[in-house]
Formats: sequence, structure tokens, C-alpha cells
Amino acid sequence: MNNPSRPPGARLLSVARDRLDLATSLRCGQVFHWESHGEGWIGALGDDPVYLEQVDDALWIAGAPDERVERYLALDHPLEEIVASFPQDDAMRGAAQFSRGMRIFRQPEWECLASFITSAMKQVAHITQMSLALRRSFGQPLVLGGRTLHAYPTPAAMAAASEAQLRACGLGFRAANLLRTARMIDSGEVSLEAVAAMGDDEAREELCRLPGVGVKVANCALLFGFGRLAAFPIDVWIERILRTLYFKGKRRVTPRRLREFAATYFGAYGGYAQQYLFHHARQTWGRGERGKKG
DNA sequence: GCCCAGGCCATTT
DNA sequence: AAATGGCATGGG
Repeated sequence: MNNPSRPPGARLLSVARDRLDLATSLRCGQVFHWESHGEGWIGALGDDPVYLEQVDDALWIAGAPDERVERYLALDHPLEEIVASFPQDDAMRGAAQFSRGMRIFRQPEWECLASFITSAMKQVAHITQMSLALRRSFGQPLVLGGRTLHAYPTPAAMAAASEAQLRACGLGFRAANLLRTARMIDSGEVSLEAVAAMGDDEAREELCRLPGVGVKVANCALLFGFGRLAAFPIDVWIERILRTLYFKGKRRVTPRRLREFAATYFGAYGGYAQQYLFHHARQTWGRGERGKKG
């Protein structure tokens, strides 16, 4: 039957369900601007607007070219091998089964970094609100099937704004940090191209030079934007998970101890393991954003 | 009103 | 190195 929300001329790409769970991947807290649209989703791959809808073992695509979609969704990540590499404990097995098909996307580096600068002390829904507000205020308009969406503002566009304008997007105290970071990127004081060429540790250090970027935000940018699949962001959820599931009853578990454990225990695809644990906990430990099923 | 939210930063132990 | 408090905004 026809789906009225699906733009005319949509193409079909064959992707097995267990190779990709689109909805879970979009809602797991790695990316913050996709909007539910009928049976599918609308978003931007950089400056390329796209409609995506998963039906059984197929993906409907309208807008951006297939190759760009495949790259953004990281369909080349060896998911089976990645999941098989996870440590074999009950918590990890449960998380892996709960979010089967969840992928870590290849987001544009700047968009990813900037979004996580705004993420401090905010719920995922709020981060999305701020992203959409920033896009509408400073981003390039993109048209798809008669509907307008917006690219994420470039560093130059954001650097030209005022702190008050950013605060008007709901950023609060994050506005000053984001503005200063945008100006450092725009001026070339810090180069994301250079960061992309560095090893993980050096890249993390370089990102931490930016205002509003600490180890956690840097790791998110490395994992979700720079494709560093070993990067292991430790936020309040992951810290709770590690303490509860892996350090039960232990005392004086220092941040240093947690970092060392995370780096050695979860392996080369630690970032993937982290995201599976994160999403599983958020969906099953209450709070968060239960009940909103589009 | 009260609580907390994918932290960062400066300051103090 | 580890703890502490301030920082804006919005939703439950």
C-alpha cells in the first residue's frame, strides 16, 4: 500500500534487519536532529537532505545518493565482527541482544563536536531542540519533497553570530563555549582536518584545547564524528553502569580506575560496546525518555 | 517549588 | 589526582 509520507521517487536499498536497526540507531543518543516523519525519518547528511524508512529487510531512500547514505549509516562497519568482539559477560550480552542492529554513524565532524558541546547537563530531547533551533537560525535551508529542513551551521556562520543569538536557541551557559570554539575552528587555530590525521590520544588532547570540550565530549566527537571506534565516552550513565555491573560493592573506585578498566576491558570496538550499554541502560533503568514512541 | 539532565572549569584537599 | 560548587534551561 502507498505510504503518503514517503516522497515520490524513493529508491529501495536491501539491508537485512540484523545488519541495521534504523530507529534504534537514530534514537540511541548519538545524533540529535532527526525528525519522525510518517513511517520514516527526515534528516540531513551534512548538507544533503534525506528521507529514510526501514521496512523489513529494505531501506527506502529519498534525497541524498545511496552511497552517501551508506557512508553516513556506516554500513561498512563489520557489525557481526564488532559484536562478537565484545567481552562475554552477562551485562554486555544483554545489551548486545537488546539493541541488535544498532550502528554508530559517521556524522560530520564539526556538527558532531558542536552538538556534544551543547550536551552538557542536558537531556537528549533538549539537545535535539537546541540543534534544531541552531539549524533554523544559522543553517543553510535544504528542501526535500516540499519540506524545508536545515543543515547544521558552519563554523563561519556560527562564528559570525553573537552570544545572545546562541542563547536565544536555548544554550544557556553553553553559548559562550560554543561560540569561542566556532571562532577557533573558523580562524584555523584548531583544525579538524589536522585532528582527523592524528592518533586517538593526540586527537583527544587537541580537541580538549577547545572551550567546552573535556575528555567526555572529545571522546564523543572521536567516536561519532571521527570514526574512532575504540573511543569510550564515560558520562553519568556509563559511570553508573560500570560501578553497578563491574565494580559491585567495591569502594574507592576512582575515575582513573574506571578509565583504565574501560580502555582495557572492552577492546578495539569499545565505543560500540559503550553505546550498546548506554542505550540498554537508558531504556530499561527507568527515567530517561520512556514512553515516547514517535 | 523541587529535582535532574550524555559536563566543563576553577578551586580546594 | 580526587572531591566540590557554579553554571542556564526545560521537563516531569
